[in-house]
Amino acid sequence: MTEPTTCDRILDAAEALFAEQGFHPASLRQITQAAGVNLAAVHYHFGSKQALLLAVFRRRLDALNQARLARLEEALAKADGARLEDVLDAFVYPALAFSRGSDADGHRFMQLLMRAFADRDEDLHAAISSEYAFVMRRFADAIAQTLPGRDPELLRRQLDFTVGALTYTMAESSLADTRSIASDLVRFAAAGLRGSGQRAASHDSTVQTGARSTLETSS
Amino acid sequence: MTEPTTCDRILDAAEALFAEQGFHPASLRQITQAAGVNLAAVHYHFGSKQALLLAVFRRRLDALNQARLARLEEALAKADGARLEDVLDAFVYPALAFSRGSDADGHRFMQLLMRAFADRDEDLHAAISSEYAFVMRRFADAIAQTLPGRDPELLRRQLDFTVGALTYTMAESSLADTRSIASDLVRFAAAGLRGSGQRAASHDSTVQTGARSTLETSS
DNA sequence: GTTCGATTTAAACGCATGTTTGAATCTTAG
DNA sequence: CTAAGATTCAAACATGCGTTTAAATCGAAC
Repeated sequence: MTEPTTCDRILDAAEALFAEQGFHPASLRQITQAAGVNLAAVHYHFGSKQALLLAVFRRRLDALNQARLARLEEALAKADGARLEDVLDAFVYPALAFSRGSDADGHRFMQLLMRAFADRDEDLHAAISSEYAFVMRRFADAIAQTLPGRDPELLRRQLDFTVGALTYTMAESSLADTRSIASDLVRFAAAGLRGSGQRAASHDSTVQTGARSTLETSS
Repeated sequence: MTEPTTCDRILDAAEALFAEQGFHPASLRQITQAAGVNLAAVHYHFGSKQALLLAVFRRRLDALNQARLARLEEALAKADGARLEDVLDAFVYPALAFSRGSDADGHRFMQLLMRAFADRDEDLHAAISSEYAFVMRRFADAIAQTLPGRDPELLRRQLDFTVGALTYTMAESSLADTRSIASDLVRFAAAGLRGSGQRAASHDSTVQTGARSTLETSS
């Protein structure tokens, strides 16, 4: 049995503790102790605590997004074209299958990912975006293909809703149910996307009931 | 013009800085300096930094949830019964109207709220839950009423999807678009709820395409 | 076996943090 | 006016942090 390298042990411990406690509360002394390495090893191998966090993200996001893209290609390659559900599944599923890695590390990473979205940290956001932007565009295109004639901006927004539902659900829910959650979420998002094809041209009474007095400055 | 009290000035400054930087990075020295009060005032009035955070949450969540419930009652009081869209609107809308408070503080609070959901902090979770539990039950009941015969557990899960989409979107998006976002989100969630009425009895090929090899232990 | 670079180690540095203290200053009531 | 309580204030305390340093140890190449 080959021992994992010092770098990997640090990454594993950091991922667990960052997810458990958050970036700032998790100290390098905790992390290095959990990893069984010297305190200074972090700065030797990564340079700083912030750089360690970025390394943690890169390691997982690469794998996650590659799995998503592979599954998307599979769906797009179908003879009769991809169905909306297949595309959504390619996006949602790997995120959940992820939660079955050794020791439920994937689930912890999802918590960490939600933390990252909530964070205002610019470097972190930039790092994640650079990994995500391409993937998101691919999925947006694929979905647009299954829903022709849709307003692109609305579609992007609806995709944000889906990402929000996924991220929130993953961070919040327990491990056991991930399989059925994935199925429910794909169904929910597909119906949401299909069902709200166009925006209401005029503000219909459905949504705006009584809203004017609250939102608009009474002019 | 009556000067705001020391307590309020601390709460305002803390809310802004917690939302902007997060709980741990925002220091009491920053907060008290921004509020123009002495450092020790925090401990005199609130007891600790953690207690200050809880106070920040309580002040806003009370107002938000009361606005939600009022709007829900309004919808339920309608002659021909509440429509699903009206109920969803009562949940989504106040969260967005909130973002129009003085100085866009509401928007910052939404970022803070998302941070709180991402946090593993037990005290904070307990405090939020105690404010939220009753409200969520009311809305779940109201939605169940508009969708008779729905599996309660599925409904709760779909409500989680909606909360996730709302929270994520609120924290991520800019201020200007909040109004149309609310409308889009209500539409999306309503379609998602209506469209996925029952779970697939057997695993149909729609969602599970190629999933078995990944998720299930090949038995 | 020696040398040289890569890695690990223990110790310390400088600093910012949350919190506490005790005196000074307001506020209010008798 | 004065006494008492509530509030503010400047200063210090103890602690833990990320980071740096320089010596010790390891591993391969000559």
